[in-house]
Amino acid sequence: MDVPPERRAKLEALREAGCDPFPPGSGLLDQRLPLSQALAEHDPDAEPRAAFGVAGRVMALRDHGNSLFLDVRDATGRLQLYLRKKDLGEEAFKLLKQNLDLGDFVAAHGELGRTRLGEATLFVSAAELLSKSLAVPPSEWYGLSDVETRYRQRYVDLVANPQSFARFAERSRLLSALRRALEERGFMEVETPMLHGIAGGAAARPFTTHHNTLDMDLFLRIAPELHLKRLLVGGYERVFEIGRNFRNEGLSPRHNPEFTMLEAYWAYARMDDWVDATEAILAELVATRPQPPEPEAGEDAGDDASAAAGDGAASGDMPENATDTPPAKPWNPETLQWGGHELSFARPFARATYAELLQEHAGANVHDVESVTSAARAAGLATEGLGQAKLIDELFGELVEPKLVQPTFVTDFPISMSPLAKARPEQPEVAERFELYIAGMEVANAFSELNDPDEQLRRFEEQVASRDPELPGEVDHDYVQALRCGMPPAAGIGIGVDRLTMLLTGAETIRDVILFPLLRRRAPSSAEAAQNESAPTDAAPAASGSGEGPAADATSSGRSE
RNA sequence: GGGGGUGUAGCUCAGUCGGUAGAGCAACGGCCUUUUAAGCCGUGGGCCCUGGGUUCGAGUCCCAGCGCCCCCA
Repeated sequence: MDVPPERRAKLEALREAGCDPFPPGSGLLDQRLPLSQALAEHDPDAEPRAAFGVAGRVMALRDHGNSLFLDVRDATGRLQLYLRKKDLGEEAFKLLKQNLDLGDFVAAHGELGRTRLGEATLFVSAAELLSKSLAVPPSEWYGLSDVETRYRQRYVDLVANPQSFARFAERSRLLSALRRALEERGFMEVETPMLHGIAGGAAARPFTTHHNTLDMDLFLRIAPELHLKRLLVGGYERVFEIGRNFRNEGLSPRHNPEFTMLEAYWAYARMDDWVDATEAILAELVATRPQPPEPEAGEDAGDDASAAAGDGAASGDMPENATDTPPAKPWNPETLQWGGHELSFARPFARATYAELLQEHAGANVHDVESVTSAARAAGLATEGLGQAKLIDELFGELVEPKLVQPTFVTDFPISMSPLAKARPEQPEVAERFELYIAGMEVANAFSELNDPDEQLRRFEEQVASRDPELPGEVDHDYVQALRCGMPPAAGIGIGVDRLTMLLTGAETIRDVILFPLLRRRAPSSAEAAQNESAPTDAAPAASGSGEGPAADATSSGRSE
């Protein structure tokens, strides 16, 4: 992690030559065009040549003595620059040639044309260093595939892996498309607290924290649900929130302790309205996702193999060509390739009831304790100490979820595992609820909201009484009070934004769609540890001191006793 | 928490039976005014994750620890 001496030396050389390695700007930026715009607006074959400025990071550098080819990249594109000594002048050319490195930012001004080999190229008349890079970037050809480095130093990943860069841009597009879809439907975006006195709205272990001035223990929210429904009580009819939730539970390729959820509440609607809206919104997202570039000529057979390989090695098998990572299947606005599956988002999505699926895939009857228990045993699940609802849930997760590859609305959840949902009027043991599964993942969860305060209180109390002792159990009486004020019938939905992003970007782990996923703090290297320790303690100087070895040993061991 | 895998140059990776640590790219030096997956020639570069152990000798074998990945709880 040290600064390479060569780069440090160039930095000094630049300063000595009176060139600021980190200037606040450059006159060359005045006529700067983003690279994609420059290439879209100007024809390299036009006469006279178009003149403009560019700026970006040096990605490749080919030195030809009295001339220099640079590949420069900005957020929008990439362009080759051609610098000649006679165009720039001896001094300026030499300064750049001798001190420019991969990773530096430069500004340039010139004319767009073509080289003999036909590549669009800016023939540069003036160039300046904009910012010096003091770290060696990963090899562009091999890219950066070490996942740990990709997560810990995401900035390097973004520079080295275009598919990673594109993926987070797609996440942003998705977020804004979701906002737009809801706003078009008359929903208003709101913000509710993340610091909760009672962690409600879901069953999950919360993170705890503390407010000093109020001397109050607090939880990071596990769900915004109860606050959003308070807003329905207040009279807003369509509200949504997109934000972070925190659950102090395990990590997995599908779980990060902080994750982003969209929740929306819709007065005078029922669960089925969300079925329609969800289908429409997802189909739209899939249809409008960026189309992958044309596949290279000659690429045809082995779609499945290349899909699997491409996804599995999204971490960097072919970094150079990463922009065309998506497999070579013809682009279809209704389907998505993910994890070797072809997912169809043609409406309507499949529907099935919870009980049907449990019967079909687990051979268990929801209403029959015996059959559930024996199915669980047959599946090798630990059945002891689990309540009936928990057991069914386990069984469903183990045997049914992985089978739900195509988008499927699972409806009619047992009311016992839906404490905030309204029961079906004609079928009180079943909730008016669905979960949408795609590729074996729960992506959305929606139901007609329970708005009977007495029934809600009863369920809360029941829940608290039978609760996992590790979960904080407390009834949110204020929420019950809110319901007493009257909440219109309504339906709400939660959509896992991270998982949706995974599907739309081909990512098979949630860490690839979260810019900075949670990782364990890296242990300091032994050298750093020694340094850290030598400062405060008095024994360490003796050990690391310049004194005689044996004497120092004797001293330190004597003191420590 | 348990099991499995993994950790070697800035990056991507080799490393045989335990016997002086390797390649490509990047870097550095030289040459070249249209090159293009690294132009040509040359040079330097290592706490083999950490700490113990076995051994005449450990990147390699054993034990423990740490990080990361996967599976399970």
